[in-house]
Amino acid sequence: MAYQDAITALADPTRRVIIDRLRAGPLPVGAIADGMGVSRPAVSQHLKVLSDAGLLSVTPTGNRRVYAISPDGVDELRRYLDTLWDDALAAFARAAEEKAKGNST
Amino acid sequence: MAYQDAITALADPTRRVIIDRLRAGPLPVGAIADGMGVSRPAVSQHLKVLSDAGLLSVTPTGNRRVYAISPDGVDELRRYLDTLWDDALAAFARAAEEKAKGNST
DNA sequence: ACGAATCGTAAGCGACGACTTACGGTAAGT
DNA sequence: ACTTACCGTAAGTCGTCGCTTACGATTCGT
Repeated sequence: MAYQDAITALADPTRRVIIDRLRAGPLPVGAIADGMGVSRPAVSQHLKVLSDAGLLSVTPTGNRRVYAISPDGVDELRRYLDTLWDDALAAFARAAEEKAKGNST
Repeated sequence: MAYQDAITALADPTRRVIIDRLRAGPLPVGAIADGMGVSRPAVSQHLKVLSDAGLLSVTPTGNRRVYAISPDGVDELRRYLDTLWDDALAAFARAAEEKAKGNST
């Protein structure tokens, strides 16, 4: 649910492939698993992890379950990195300034 | 080096703690490891992973090695998430429009 | 020059996670 | 009603990763 789970979910290469396949639009499980190196149950497990992390949304339609990328989950992770980037830049500038001020003594 | 390594590096909770400690500014290994739940060698190993991922920079000064967050590495990961977010939004809008257009037939 | 401090690396161990096969459950087709 | 298709879950195996202890290398202090 939090950004930690999103990072953990995206850490796995197979799950990143799944995300890439969903970039163009929503897909059912079979279509996602088709042509991928792993079995369909494995894909199902990955989809569960991604869903629990808030990165995917599910829409059961008749026989199949259609998965889609959830912009909210991605945005949450995006905001975390934004604050990290801000802090990193600020610390970087501060360190540079400190060095320029002459920290010799 | 690539954004994949950055994600993998940030997936570990201990490494995220290290990153948080470096948000305020650069620190030597001892200061980072101090008060953390794990041993100093463990921290060293994590620092290596983070450095290899391009998230940290090292500056050996005399006796110690000072680590700092590298804005470039964070930015690389940030860009990846930005494109993912754009695609997710576009796919989301397209799916909504398709549903509004009446996909009955 | 000698002792202390700071840090990286090697080896070994335990735990978590990704994958497979097997199974059950629900919806669509005839 | 029966068969087929689609999908999630359970159990088990195997590799990988994070941690610890032990050690070696480099630098500072006196």
